Parts: sequence; structure tokens; C-alpha cells
Amino acid sequence: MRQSRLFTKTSKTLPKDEVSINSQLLLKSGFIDKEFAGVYSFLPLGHRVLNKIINVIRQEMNAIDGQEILMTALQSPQTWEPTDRWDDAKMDVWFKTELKNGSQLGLAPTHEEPLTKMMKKFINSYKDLPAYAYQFQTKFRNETRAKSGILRTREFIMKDLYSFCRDQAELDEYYERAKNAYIKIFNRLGIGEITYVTYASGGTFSKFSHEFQTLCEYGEDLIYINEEKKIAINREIFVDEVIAEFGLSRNDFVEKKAIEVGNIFKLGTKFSDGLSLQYVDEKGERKPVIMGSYGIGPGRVMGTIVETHNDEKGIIWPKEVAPYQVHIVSLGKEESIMAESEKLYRMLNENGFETLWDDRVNLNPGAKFADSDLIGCPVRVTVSGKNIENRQYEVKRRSGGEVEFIPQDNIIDYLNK
RNA sequence: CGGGGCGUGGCGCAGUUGGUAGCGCACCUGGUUUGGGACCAGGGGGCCACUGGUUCAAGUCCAGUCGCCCCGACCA
Repeated sequence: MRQSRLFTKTSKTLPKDEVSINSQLLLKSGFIDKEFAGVYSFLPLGHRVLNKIINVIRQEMNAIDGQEILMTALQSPQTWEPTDRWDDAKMDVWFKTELKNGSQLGLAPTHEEPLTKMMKKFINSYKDLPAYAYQFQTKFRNETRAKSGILRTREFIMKDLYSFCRDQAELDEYYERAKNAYIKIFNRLGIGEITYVTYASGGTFSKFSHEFQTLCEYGEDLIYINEEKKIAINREIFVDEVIAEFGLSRNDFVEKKAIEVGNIFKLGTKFSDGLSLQYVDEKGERKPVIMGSYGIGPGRVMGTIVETHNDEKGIIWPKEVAPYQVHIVSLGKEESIMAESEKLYRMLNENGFETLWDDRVNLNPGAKFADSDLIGCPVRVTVSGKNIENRQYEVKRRSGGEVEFIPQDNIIDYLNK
């Protein structure tokens, strides 16, 4: 992408009331735009990052046999009445509206009911199970207080996967696969080291559920971690009885602030009972389908990455989620510099490196470097008259370290390693 | 939903005892610059959140409404 053609631009000032690091950096760098409180648009650079995150999640969901679907945001009350969740007293985050003819509609805050209801059309026999469906879909939640930039919004994309199993054992096994997939996902997204599988209350159908909590001072949640076992317990269930089950005592845990980037839990028959989702087993008996639910908010993950990967100059994107792998910065507008930059730009693209090229003229070096640091691509390659003379490229990694000078012919090898 | 703060060009801000709105950034034109957010000259852009009141006169005073942010409560 030629930066001169990128329609967004960076800004030096910020709306005064943006306080969170994630919204400050993402707005300043032009990754997102704010529509109103808790409602953000993703612009070209931000959209690329969001898609990177989504694609990592998608690959790992496919790897555990998830089948991707896309359900509707518009919901009719009939779907939600059997489980009594149409009631605003029971589900207080509904956005409700109506059809021209006056019938009620809601914008889905989650999808257990509609999916369970839909699966009744396809699940009849034990031969139809297990089934795993997931989607990246926009949820609407009428939060009383949106806050923390893109960490807690009123409209957000969520990856929600639901498992439909024959019995508890099948669910338990899948649950473990999903948990491992989640660990993989957060590793790939660059926050694995600081993300803890956190025990949380399990509800009626299991002892525990699990949250994936990323350590961050700006987090809303408090968790208690044990570094040695790399486990954590969330605040609600951090009681002696639970602690003892891990063979540990209170002193073995440290209190930390964290952001919940994912959660998985066993629903059991809560929704299959409520909406009568049953199957017939080998003996001809009708049984309820055993369900599980597995969520990740890609936007919240993006905000969490920014919160945990930045310095005073801007964002430092982990490799797999960066909008572009390489940022070429051309200094000077001489023909030779632009020609050399373009040659490099083409070569990188041909070799599979996603590249942003700062080809803007009449901009001082300082401004270009500042923008490059702010945008935060992992590798910056500077093309200047001096470097051309020496037949070399000047490379600097956003994550730190010294500038390196790489002979022109070696640049692809260098970037590949 | 409770408490606090704030609404003035796109963004950041100033605007005195009420007298008809200004600065910086950004933007447009021309020129000079180019290794860490350059400079000069010229230019465009504002129902001062909204509604109603007080007044000869309201960005400024009064009332209400709406919106935004922070803290708390809430949060599959």
C-alpha cells in the first residue's frame, strides 16, 4: 500500500476525553474512528489488524472441526421467550425495535437461543452429533456505560462457537480441545505469555468455566495467578475451598489486573431443555443435546494487544497481527530514491511481504519516522540517498534493537529469518 | 443507574464587567526546506450542543433537554 494513497492520516492531537491507551493510539494512528460512545468503525489499517486476528481464530476453529456460519442480528421475541430471556429484567442489554407492522424485534446480544432453535432442524439422531458451529458476528449490547475504548463497546464482533454433543464425556473432550485451541490462538496473537487460563464459576452444569485473562494494568478484572502452574482463579471463586482443590494455598497466588479476552463454558442442557433440542440415541431413546459455548471478541483482543504492546511513540504490533509486516520509509523526493523504493516495494510484495510504503513527498524525515513508530509495523526499512550509494537497506525493528544495514541483495533472506 | 467534570471551525484551546468570535494544529495556493513531528507569505472554513427565557444586545446570565468523559454499581 502506498501511504500517499491511504485515505486515513495520523493526527497529533486527540479528542480530550479519550483516556484509554488503546483508543488514544488507535484513533491517533487512524486505525479506528469513533461514531459515538462505545461504537467504533474500523478503518483500513485497523480493519487489516482485525481481519488478521479473525483469521487466526478462524484457522484454529476450523482445526477443531468448527463449521463457520453467519446468523442474523435481528431477532424475534418468540425465539427468546422459552428461556425467558426476552424479558428486559432477565437480559438487560437488549436493544429493541419493531417492524413497520408493529411487531417486536431485538438485536441479538448473544446467540444461544437462535442457534439452538435452528439446530432443531438438523439434529434428530445420535448420528447427527457431535456438531460444532461458529461465527464472527456483530453483537449488540446496550451497556449502561461503554468504556475503555474498544475494550467494552455496545456493538462488537464476536467469535462464538457452540458445541452440540451426545453426552457429558463428548462435551468434556471437546471442551479440552477448545481450551487448547484458545491457548494456541493467544500464542499466535502475541499475547500468550501474559494470558492465563483462569478458573471461573461453572454454573449448573459444571464445576468451572474458564476465562482467558490477559494481564494488563488497565484491565477491569482481578485475578489470582500461580506462576509455577500457570493457572489463575478469578475473583468470584477465589475462596479457600477452591484453592485447596489445586493443592495450593492463598499465599501461592498473586493478585493481578487483567482483561478477559475469551471465555469457554459448558452449557449442559440449559438451552436444549429450554428449546427442546433432543436427539434419539442408539436405543431409540430421546435425550437432550449437551451444549458448550466458546467466545472471543476480536475487537477486544485488538484493544488488549495495543494496551500491552506500546511505548511512548506508538503501537508495537506482534508479527501475526500487524497491518503490514514491513514499512518502507523513503527519505527525500529525488528520482533515484523513489525508484529504488519502488523496486524494493515490488520485490517485497512479490516475495509475500505485506508492505506499507511511505512514498509521501514534501514531508520531513522526522514526521515520517514518527508516523512509522506510531503505526507500529514490525520492521521499518529506510531508503535514503546515503543508503542507495552504499547499496544497502537500513532496517530497524519496532520492538527495539539497533539499526542494521543489510546489503540490498540480502534483504529477502534477512526478512525471512 | 448514582457521584463528578465538560460541550466554542475537523482536533486542541482562548474568549474579561453581556457589545456581534480568535489562536495553534489540520486543510488550500505559491515558494524555500528534507535523517526524528520544517519555515515564509497568502487563503477558506463557526446557527458558540439544542430549546426556551432575561436584555436594546447573549458564546457569556437563567431554566430545561441532549450528548461526551471519568469514578462507582452492573456486565455469558
